[in-house]
Amino acid sequence: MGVLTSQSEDFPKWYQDVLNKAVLAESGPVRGTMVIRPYGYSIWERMQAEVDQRIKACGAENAYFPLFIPMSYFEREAEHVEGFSPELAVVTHGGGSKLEEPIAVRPTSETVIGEYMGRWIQSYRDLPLLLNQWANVVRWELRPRTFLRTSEFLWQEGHTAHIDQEDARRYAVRILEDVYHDFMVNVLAIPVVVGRKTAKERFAGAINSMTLEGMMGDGKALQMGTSHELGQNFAKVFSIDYLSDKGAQELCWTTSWGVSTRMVGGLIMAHGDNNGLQVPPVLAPTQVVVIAIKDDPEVIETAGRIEAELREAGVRVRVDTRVDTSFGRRATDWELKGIPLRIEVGPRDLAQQEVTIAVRATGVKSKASLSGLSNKVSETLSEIQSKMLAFAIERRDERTAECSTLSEVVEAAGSGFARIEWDLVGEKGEAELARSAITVRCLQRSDGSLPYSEDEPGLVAYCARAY
RNA sequence: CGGGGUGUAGCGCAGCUUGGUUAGCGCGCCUGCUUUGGGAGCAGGAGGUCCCGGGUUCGAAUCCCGGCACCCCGACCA
Repeated sequence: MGVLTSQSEDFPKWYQDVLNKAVLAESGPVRGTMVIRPYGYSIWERMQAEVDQRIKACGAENAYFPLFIPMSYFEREAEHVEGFSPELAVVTHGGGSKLEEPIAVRPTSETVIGEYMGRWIQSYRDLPLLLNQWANVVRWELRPRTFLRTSEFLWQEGHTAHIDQEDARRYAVRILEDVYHDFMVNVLAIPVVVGRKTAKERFAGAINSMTLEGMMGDGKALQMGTSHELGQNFAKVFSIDYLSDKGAQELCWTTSWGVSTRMVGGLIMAHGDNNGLQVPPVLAPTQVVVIAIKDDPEVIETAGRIEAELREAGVRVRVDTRVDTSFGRRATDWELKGIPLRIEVGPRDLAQQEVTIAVRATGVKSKASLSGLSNKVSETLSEIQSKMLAFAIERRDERTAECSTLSEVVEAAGSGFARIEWDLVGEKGEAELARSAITVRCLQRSDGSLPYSEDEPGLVAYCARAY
């Protein structure tokens, strides 16, 4: 009997078990909300730090806009309001009386940020305007699932305004590639499929939505991030315009892009196994845990010394000296939490001037000499990172089928992704696949690059069941 | 919103059909002792508006009426 429900028995139940046993999060008191517990939040904080750093490297600056948005803002952009009004939370009362105009709790901030961009941009010299905010948003989801689809979630949303379509497009792609794709592959070790959304799947109010799709342990897809070209749709209704160097009044071209706490759910489902979560070393809030096996002064003292030495070497490490708890319990707990590397220190090890090293990803234990331990640890951590990515790539490729008919797609989507020529699907095929709960996750050119339009000939559609 | 289900200790559940002493069980929690190299054992202990409101009855977790909440399956979504 395992600690968790096994993945093959019931994947959703396994996911719930991991959330509980690894002490990541639980449901909040209001339907669809979640409480993120300290360990879960520390993983999110690491994601934030890595993403934030990349966003800043692309030149965007952080700012903060209000949670409350006048309802009237939403009504300005027809497609946007149509897309979002069903899931808006609306405040009708404040300070004990009914409000003149209802206030929406932001589901996303294109409107309010558009309003202020319009005020701030006057000249072509003010462009591009590159903003980002870290915030919570609320969407009244009909079927919530912890981290994957919650009524309130945390995210970053970038909003930019550009001088022309080309500059806007280039920036939206740059965020997609240099921030999201780089982060997901090199930090999360999740080999996402990057492509363009079909018209049906496009963000409400965008002219182009691009996406990064991760494959989960059960072969289903998870949209892990998006970057949108908004064209001039929001510029028109929020008067985001500027005076060009030729003295003409011109409309800006805007973009928006985001990743959310959903990535925590993606991390769990992409790397987790029947022993629990697995956090890639580059991301892990705790990369190494040093377990003092026995209540012995020399053991405790050595564990502390190893901790200090590793911390000095830049390793995120913590020591476990809870010697009144059995070893098995502690080992299992750290495995559930997915700590990549465990160092066990006991009297038997010390007699040999060595320690035991256990790798979470493989379950393999080996001995390592006390001297030169920090080098050994750093090397092992980077090996684990590579192995996790290699394993995820292998699974993605194994479970991606080349198809030439819709019925083959339906078959293949039962266990993974299906690739098929987009010309063989089209809007009609997309609707037909939807009846089998399969969606076109994204479109790519045959060489894997991003299409300018879904009408380009020779595109490949990635189809899958999705969360 | 349509269909199904569940509300009893922190969590998971039994008890309800056929009303009746002090409402049980497992896990977790607390104390003590023995343990500790893969979820320890024994002993003792704490913890309950039985979802809410009304009704029937000498007596309701249990029967009746009304309400609420949550979960699962579909349409929506980062």
